[in-house]
Amino acid sequence: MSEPPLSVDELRLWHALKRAGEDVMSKVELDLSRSAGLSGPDFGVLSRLVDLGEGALRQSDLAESMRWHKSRLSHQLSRMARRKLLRRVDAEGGGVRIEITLQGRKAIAAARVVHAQSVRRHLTCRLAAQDRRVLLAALESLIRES
Amino acid sequence: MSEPPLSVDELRLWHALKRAGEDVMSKVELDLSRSAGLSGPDFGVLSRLVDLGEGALRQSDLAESMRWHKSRLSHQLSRMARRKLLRRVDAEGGGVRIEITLQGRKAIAAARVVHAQSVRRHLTCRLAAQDRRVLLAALESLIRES
DNA sequence: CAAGATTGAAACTTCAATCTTG
DNA sequence: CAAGATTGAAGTTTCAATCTTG
Repeated sequence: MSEPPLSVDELRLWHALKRAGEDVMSKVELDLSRSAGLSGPDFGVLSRLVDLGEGALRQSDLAESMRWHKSRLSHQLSRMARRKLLRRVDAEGGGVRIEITLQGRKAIAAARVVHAQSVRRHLTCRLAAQDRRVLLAALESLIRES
Repeated sequence: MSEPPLSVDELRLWHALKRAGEDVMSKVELDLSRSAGLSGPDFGVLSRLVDLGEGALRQSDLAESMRWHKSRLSHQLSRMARRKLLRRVDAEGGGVRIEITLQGRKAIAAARVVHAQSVRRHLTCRLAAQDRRVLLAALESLIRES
């Protein structure tokens, strides 16, 4: 039951995925934070409220779509509610409904412009069209087996 | 100077990179933490001490190889020193030299076995040989332009 | 002064324990 | 009881300010 060490190519793939993911994400999050005042998690929460729920979602549905543990989401929502980006309301049938505020709508609208610029600059524009296609296919096949 | 929204394929690529990176890294880090008692950052620091410096490196060189801000590294090293995984020593010529301890050597040796198993299970074994090659090439071309 | 390093505060994440209410 | 949610503590990360010393 010996486990051979990783081959050079396995190690390279591991390091490349780790670094490419961290680099691109941290650059985009820095742009979002500097130019729109939203962190990456803030952006993810507000995007889902708008795209999946027209501005409001049950907290449990939001947790599932983020694939976050409930306590993580709860802490994040507390910070965002304190900043008036959203509010918590009792949901019909029990549980909690999360509603975006007007201020939250303004923030996510502005952040989306920054996000589009930033993703182009740090990701899509750095890849040839062919590389974009194969990268997407390979990453999606990796995700599919999660 | 208008910025068009991201296309469907640009968004898919963004989400796929974000999620694949997060999924694989979090699974491997969970395995490391459960089976070897090291976090991902612990593993990265100890690996570099062993591979790049035979067990010791200047803190400034370590910071550069990790591509971390110095304060992040300083906090991390404080926690690791508290756990006796490494120690700080004055370096000749100024600055600080970081030395792995015996306990740190044992921890990284055990962790590498776990890491190899985990990377295979969560990354390499999930990809066809062809996908592994194209994924590596695309990720490295992304990194090259950092 | 300037590079190398530390510190403290605030934000973020995880875990386990607890609370609330159908 | 059981699903949905909160809380508190400890670890992690970032930022800005500060300290130290050639």
